[in-house]
Amino acid sequence: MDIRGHIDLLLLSVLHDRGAVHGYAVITALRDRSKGAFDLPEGTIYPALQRLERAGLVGSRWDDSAPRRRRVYELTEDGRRACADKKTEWRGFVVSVQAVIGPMAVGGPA
Amino acid sequence: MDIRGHIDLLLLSVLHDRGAVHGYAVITALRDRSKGAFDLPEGTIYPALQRLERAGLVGSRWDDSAPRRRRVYELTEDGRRACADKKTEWRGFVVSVQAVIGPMAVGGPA
DNA sequence: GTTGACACCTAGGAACGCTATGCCTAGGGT
DNA sequence: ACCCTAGGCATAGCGTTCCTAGGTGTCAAC
Repeated sequence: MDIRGHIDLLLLSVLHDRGAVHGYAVITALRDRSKGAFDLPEGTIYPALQRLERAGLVGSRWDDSAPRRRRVYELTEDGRRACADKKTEWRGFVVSVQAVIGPMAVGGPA
Repeated sequence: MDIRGHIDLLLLSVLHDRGAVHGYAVITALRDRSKGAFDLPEGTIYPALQRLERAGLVGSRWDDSAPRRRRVYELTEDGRRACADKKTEWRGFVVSVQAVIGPMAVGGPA
């Protein structure tokens, strides 16, 4: 499935709910929550997390308590705000698309 | 607003409902239906329509009845099928995103 | 001893959306 | 006469984004 432009929303949402998580756990969380629909490759997730970090929406640190060193990410204050904003934006987006393509996507065609 | 990856759905939907339309009319239809949310520039619409034509989902011809020559686009049989498919896909996409970000986008937070 | 899950990272390509620009007509304002 | 706005088509080229494809390494199971 095609997630263009909505990765940030998904990532921020996972980090919002899960607190501090490492990249691989984000991948599995996304896969599990979406029932397999969002099975995103590492080459998508890691650069995306780095982008969010550069944007100041998440912070990261190394977690050495695990058997293998892992980098854990966590929302910043800005990130929490951005997460809420993007959810609002998402709702508006859905409403607008619905308005264009017709109402059948809400109640179903039958 | 950000429509990445969903232009095709919007365009096909408009063409599906409107029949034969020219590019500029697609722009205004999109703007009107979405209440201004999707105010897409010509540099987005025309290449997108050409893409759809290359993909065999729409056909085009010149309409010389208007004071100024206009190119009108219309769904092909494949296009009609693709439109239905993309609507189904869209519904699944919304469900999946909702599953990841939480249910608050349906009933509202309050 | 090799397979598979866990875990991180990057280079590079392809596609996409948009900005900017060009060209043209018609009508209204000044 | 002049300009502006709305209508109408089209392309070049940029920046971003996502993903493919590779590389590194641990650990447990078979």
